[in-house]
Amino acid sequence: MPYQLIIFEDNTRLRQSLEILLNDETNFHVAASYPDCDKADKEVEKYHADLVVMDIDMPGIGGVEGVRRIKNSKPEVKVVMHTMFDDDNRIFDSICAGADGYLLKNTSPLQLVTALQDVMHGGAPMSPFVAQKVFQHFRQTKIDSEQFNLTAREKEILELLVKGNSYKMIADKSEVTIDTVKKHLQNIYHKLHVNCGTEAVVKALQHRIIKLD
Amino acid sequence: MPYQLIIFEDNTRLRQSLEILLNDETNFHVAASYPDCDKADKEVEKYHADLVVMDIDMPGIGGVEGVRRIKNSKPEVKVVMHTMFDDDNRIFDSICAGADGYLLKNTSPLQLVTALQDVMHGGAPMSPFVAQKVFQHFRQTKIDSEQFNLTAREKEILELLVKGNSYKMIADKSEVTIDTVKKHLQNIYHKLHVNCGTEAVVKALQHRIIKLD
DNA sequence: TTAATTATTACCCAAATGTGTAATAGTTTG
DNA sequence: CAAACTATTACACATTTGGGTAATAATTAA
Repeated sequence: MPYQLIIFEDNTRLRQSLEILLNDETNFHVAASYPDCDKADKEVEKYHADLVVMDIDMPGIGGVEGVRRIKNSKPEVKVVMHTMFDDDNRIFDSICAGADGYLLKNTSPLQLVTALQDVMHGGAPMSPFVAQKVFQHFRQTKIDSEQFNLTAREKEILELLVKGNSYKMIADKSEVTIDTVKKHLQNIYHKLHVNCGTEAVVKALQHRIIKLD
Repeated sequence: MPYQLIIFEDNTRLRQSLEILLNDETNFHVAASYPDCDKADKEVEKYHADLVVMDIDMPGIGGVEGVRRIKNSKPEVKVVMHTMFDDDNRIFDSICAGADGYLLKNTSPLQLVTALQDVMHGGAPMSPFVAQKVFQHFRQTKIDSEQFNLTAREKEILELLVKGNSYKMIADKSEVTIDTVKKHLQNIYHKLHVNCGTEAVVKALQHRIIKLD
C-alpha cells in the first residue's frame, strides 16, 4: 500500500507539479494538497497521512508552526520541509519543531523522490547546503573545548562531579583526601571561570569537556 | 583530472576493497592508503590529496584525532568518516574535529561513491542513522520533560539554578525569600530523584527540562 | 639541570546548601 | 463544597561547599 502523502504549498503551479510528480510514484499517493497549513494537524488526521511535504513561506501560520502542530498531535507522521529558504534560523527552527528532512527547492525531482523514500526508511534527508549548515553548527560550539587547559586529573575530578558525586564521594573514588578534591575543584573553577559546582557542571556539559553516556 | 584520494583503514581486506572500488571510478584516484593515520597530515600533504576516507578505530591516534590534524594543516581537504561506530560521542566528536561526512560501514558501494562525489560538491553526506542522531540533537524531546511534573514555578527556580545562580540570587530574582527557594528546590530534587543541585542541573539539561541559549 | 607545573595534604573559616517540621493562604480539582 | 495541590514563609540543625594560605613530593618542560 502506498504511503498517504499531503502537500502544503501555496504556489498553485508548484503544488500541482508536485502532485503529478509524486502520484507518478507507485510508492506514494497524494491524498490531498493545500495552499496553507492552518489546519494541517486536522487534515493529517483526516487522511491518515504518513508523510507531509511542507513549504515554509505560506499565508497563515507558516510551515514551521505547521510542522510543530503536526508533530504535536501525530509524532509518527514524517514531515519534510521543501522551501527556498536556506538561512540558519529557518533551518534550525524547522528541525527543532520536528521536521524529519529539509530540502531546498532546487532539489531535482529524482532527488526529491529519493529523499522522501529515505525519510520513510528512517533517514533525515537534507540538501547538501543544509547539511553544511548543520555541521557548522556543531563546530562552533566546540571551538574552545580544549581551551580551558584542564589536566587529566582535573578532568577526572570534574567528571565525577558531573556524575553527581559529592566532594566526599569524589575523594573516595579518586583515592585522595577531601582536601585534595577541594583544591582540585578550586583550580577547575578558576580555569572554567566559574565559582561554584553547578556552573562548572553546566559549562562542562555545554562545551562537551565531559560527555554523558 | 580525478580527485586524489587517501584511505585510512586498518582492516587490510576492507582497505584493498575500497581501493579497488574507488579506483574504478574515473572521478577518483587512490593516491595512497594506510592502516593508521599517525602521520595523516604529512601523507595528505605529500600526495596533494583532495579527499580522505577515514576509519575511526585504528591503532595509534585514531581517526578522530586524525581528521583534526588534517583539518588543522589543510582545512580544504575533505574528510569523510567511514566507520562502524554509531554512538553520539564518536559522531559529534568527528564532526567537531572537522569531518565533512559520516558514513557507516553498512553503506553500499554505490552510496559510498555517491557520497564521496557529494562531498566534493560541497555536501555533507551522512548515513540515515547518523542524520537522525544529528537531528535529534537539535530537537527538544519534551516528551519526558513533562514527566517529572514540575510546576511552572519550580521550572522557573530550576532554570535560575541551571543558569548558575545561588540560592540567594534566585531568591532575589524570583522575589521570594531564600527559605522559599530552599523549599522549592527541595521539592524539585525529590521530583527529579536527586539529592543535590549539581545532579539536578545535569538531569535538567539531559532531559531538556531547561534549555540553554 | 633548573624552573615551572601538577598532585597532594592540611587547616581554618565563612558562606552556601540540604533536611525536617510546621503553618498559612490561594488555587485547582473532583 | 471539600480535598488536594501549590506557593509561600519561618526556624533550627547538620553537612557541604568554596576560599585562602601553606607546604611537600613528583613530574614535566625549557
